Amino acid sequence: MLEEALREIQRGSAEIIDNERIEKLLKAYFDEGKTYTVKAGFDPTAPDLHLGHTVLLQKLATFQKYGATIQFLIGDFTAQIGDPTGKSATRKTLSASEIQENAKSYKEQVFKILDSEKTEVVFNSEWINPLGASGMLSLTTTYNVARMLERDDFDKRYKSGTSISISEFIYPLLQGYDSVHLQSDIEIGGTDQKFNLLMGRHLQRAYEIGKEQSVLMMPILEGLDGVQKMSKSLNNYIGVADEPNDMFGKVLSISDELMWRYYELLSAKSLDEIEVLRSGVEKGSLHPKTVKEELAAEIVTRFHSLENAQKAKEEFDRVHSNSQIPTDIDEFSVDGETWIAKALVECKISPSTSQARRDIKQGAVKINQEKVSDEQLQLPVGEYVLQVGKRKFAKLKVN
RNA sequence: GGUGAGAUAGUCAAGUGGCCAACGACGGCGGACUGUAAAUCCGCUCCCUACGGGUUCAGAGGUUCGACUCCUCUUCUCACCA
Repeated sequence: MLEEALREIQRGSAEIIDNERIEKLLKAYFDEGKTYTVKAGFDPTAPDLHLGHTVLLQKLATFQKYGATIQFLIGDFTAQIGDPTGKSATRKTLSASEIQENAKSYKEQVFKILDSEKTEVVFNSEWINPLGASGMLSLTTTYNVARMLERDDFDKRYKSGTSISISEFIYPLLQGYDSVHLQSDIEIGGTDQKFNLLMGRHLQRAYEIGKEQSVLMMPILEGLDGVQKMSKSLNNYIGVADEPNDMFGKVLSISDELMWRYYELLSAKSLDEIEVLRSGVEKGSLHPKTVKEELAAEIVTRFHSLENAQKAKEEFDRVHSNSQIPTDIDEFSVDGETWIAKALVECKISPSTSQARRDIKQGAVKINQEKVSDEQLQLPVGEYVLQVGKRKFAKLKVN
């Protein structure tokens, strides 16, 4: 049981510092039912979560399964500085009500994965504000510039002569201080957070709280392209709020290779179960697509429901395997006979008439499942199902 | 503060008076093949009912029959020096 728990906790992790301590904590839990705390920090800005974020959340959920109380920290104070990892120098400060608003929306999304009973949501302004100038000053005496410059990001910027604001030096200190205040046993974060995570250990030692947190780092999840990290700006993400059909389709569009990565980092299946699937595919007794569908269904179920997942699968088969029209498509209407290219733009499935013409020329446009070849085509009064490529559909009513 | 280099379409990056709506790469889209996978191959990739027209190469002026290319100023970025 302990073995199993350890294996699940280590699963997918990029690096663990002080693994022995984690083992001890778990042992104490299994033997005596003693609980412990796991901290993870989040930014209070726009909590628009995608699967990349959920990698961390799921690790937290695993910890909860094995006796942990999660300290879900919303960095409302530290957000004023901005983590140096991002180049963004200054951030706009959020008002108290905005932060509350975001926190609320965090909870809605996060508790689909985490057990709210075993989660404390905390804000770091709560203990950092009372620190005051003198508290802050004593915090800064625990570290020195040379060591601060060891941080990869600072090092590069220092050497290349790019500016580093003093306030950026404060950021890791404050994040570390959070661990002091919260008396965290373990902190988890992305690999890019290593320096900050270690700072927690350092400060816990400096403040003599009688423990040093273990650190578990998770890798950055690749996006749909399988190369770059999943992010909104690269538009290669699966959002936790995505529609079931979208979500299902997006998962199915990843490569077979990437699928195993997603299984490891996102699935709730045990490593043994996954191994069965993998060897099945290797031997040829399982079709990769079936395995991928299973993953897609699991993910849709998690963020929506089992029913939605089944529907999404049916819909997917309907549209793609049997090339039928989706059940649910946007409807538009126009007045009077309309030129096909204009109609496509009107239905928002083409960005411009120029693009629409090209698409027609390339045979990508269909009306009621019939390929259109005449780019001058006029649509008389009636109802049509327009299609561009394989994925874009719209219903149009010409009045 | 001084000196030098640069700013080109989603990104990178050619173009140094007309052949430029602008090479190429990546990305994206479409087609073929498929499992809406990957790989591969082919086509497209500023806008406009279009063998034509319009608006683009940081911004504003200027030179010229003609400028992304030359000149002036402005803004921003980078490198080196202090």
